[in-house]
Amino acid sequence: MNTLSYGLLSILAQSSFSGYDLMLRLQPFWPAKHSQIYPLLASLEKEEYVSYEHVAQSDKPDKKVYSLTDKGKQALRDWLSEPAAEPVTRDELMLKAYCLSNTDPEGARRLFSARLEYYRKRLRQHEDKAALLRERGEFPMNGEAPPFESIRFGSYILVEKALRTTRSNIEWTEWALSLLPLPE
Amino acid sequence: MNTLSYGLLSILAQSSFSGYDLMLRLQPFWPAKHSQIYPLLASLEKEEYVSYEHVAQSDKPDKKVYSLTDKGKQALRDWLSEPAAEPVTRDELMLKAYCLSNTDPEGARRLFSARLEYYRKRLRQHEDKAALLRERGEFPMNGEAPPFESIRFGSYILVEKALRTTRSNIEWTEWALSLLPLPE
DNA sequence: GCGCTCATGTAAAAAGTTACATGATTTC
DNA sequence: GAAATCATGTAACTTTTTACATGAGCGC
Repeated sequence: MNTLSYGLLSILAQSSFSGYDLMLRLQPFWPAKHSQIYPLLASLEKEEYVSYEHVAQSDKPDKKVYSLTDKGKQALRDWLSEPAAEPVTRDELMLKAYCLSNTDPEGARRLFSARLEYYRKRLRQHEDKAALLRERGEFPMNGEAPPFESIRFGSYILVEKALRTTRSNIEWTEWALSLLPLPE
Repeated sequence: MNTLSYGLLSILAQSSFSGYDLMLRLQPFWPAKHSQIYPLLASLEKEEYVSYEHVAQSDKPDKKVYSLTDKGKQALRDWLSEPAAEPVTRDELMLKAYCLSNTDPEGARRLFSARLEYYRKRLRQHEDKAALLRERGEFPMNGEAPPFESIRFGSYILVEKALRTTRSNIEWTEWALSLLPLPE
């Protein structure tokens, strides 16, 4: 049982999903490719943390829909009671920033402008998701938080984190760009 | 040549360092263990991206001090002209937050309090480092940025990033804690 | 004496990415 | 007709972590 396994169980705690759906939903928190997820799901099923049922579809390929077993739920609760590992971030742009004097202002501007666009795109995605969740009635309309006991509480604070982090990153990137020599 | 290799070259662009120093300096941007760095340095030396000289020490063990070769400098410039890959963050607490309704308020408070302490410690470290760099005269005293051409420009914007990110994370964690049911 | 820092390395295991493989439906 | 999405899987490879290995000096 590694962190990715618990990640899968965490998503399944909300609802049942196919391996494909699990992969998409896990991306924002613990990026993983389908080639890592499918074999893991098979082993989690073998160890009885999850079970699945075959669901035939007419318009799309058939799928396996996975659910948490009692053993899986218990494993999730045990894992939640342990302290969380420290976060790890790897960002190539930070390495490039470190030795930025080895490029020219144009090269630097290209790097930071591309990153700014990336962050802005991410912000739009997060805002769209927040709007969708509000429209769907999953978040209260009055701007208040769902109660702690609700299964929506987690999503609520995570959307807020994504928005804050992305806005902070945008502000920093704009600030860094403003320090670069003006293009002529 | 993978990203970690370029990370090593990026640090060496500032000054020459031992493998041990390189490991420590790389931690904030691209965490890696010494067991990954030493063999990589050997292969970078073999491919003539870096060279080293043996430095005998009386109080501490002898060390190999690595420097960038001309080939290494050119590789660094070529790499800088390419766009940076997207950042990757993996944070176990975000997974735990997602299924937080599967624990009690006490468990949730433990998780977020521990994270808040971690972020506060990190903030102190970053503030200390900023103060040190100012005292050493590496950053201008008046609060302005070093010029873009200076080798300090990169450190300057990276320290600012670390401070902004950590403060934003602290604020979010405090906000999340404030939403948890009061302990009695 | 015990643990920490400095210092370098190798070996094995685990985690993650890329490529190979297939195939229907839908959208441009 | 080409590309994207949904859907699942395996194989090969790269990257990262953990464990094994050694050893001197320093502070408590």
